Amino acid sequence: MSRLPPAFFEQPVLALARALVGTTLVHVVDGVATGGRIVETEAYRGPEDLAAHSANGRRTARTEAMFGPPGHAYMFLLYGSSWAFNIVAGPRDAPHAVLVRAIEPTIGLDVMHARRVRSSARIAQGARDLTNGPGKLTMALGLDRSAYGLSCASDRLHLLAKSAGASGIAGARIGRSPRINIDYAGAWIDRPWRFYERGNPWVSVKPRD
DNA sequence: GAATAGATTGTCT
DNA sequence: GACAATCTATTCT
Repeated sequence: MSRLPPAFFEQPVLALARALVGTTLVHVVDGVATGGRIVETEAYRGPEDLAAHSANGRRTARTEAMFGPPGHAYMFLLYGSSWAFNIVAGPRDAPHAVLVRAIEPTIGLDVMHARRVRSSARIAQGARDLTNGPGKLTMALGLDRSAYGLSCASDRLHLLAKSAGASGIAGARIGRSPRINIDYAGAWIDRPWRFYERGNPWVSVKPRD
């Protein structure tokens, strides 16, 4: 499988969010790789998008990565205990990013399961809730604050070209829906900026197909 | 399967 | 001091 080059991430945020569905995210820790196919993403397009952390051009130490070059990781902490992983999109200098909400685990299943159990969840081997949520997949992959600003085209963190789902859903279509849990975003709540693989069991919140 | 409540901490006002 | 792009366990149908 081929690695996606840095130029891949220079596309507009909505196009990138859609293009990422079906690619494989890989994170290497101490020489051990874990990863999975991305099956659900959301686009955040500041400064006008009120759901984005960069809304109204808010630029702080926390959001700095969103203003940085495309293809780098923007990590943030949610509700005190969950990290979320985002990839900064183009164009350069625009504070746009794609949140990865769910993956279908394919690489290093044992390691991912061990990480999830260690952080208190009790889940069965092969259960859907291993990586079907933004905080869950970062726990499983070992992603946290230390990945902030990292390039997504590096040895430690990279993406592999689109592939068919291991769960046997051939030629799956990509669906769209409004984003999840952004009740504060006013008129932007209903924008269909969430992309997911139809019928894939690892998608986090059940969409209205 | 769906709805609900409690946990928990860096960041910003 | 309040909040947040969530997770987990519990309590129901």
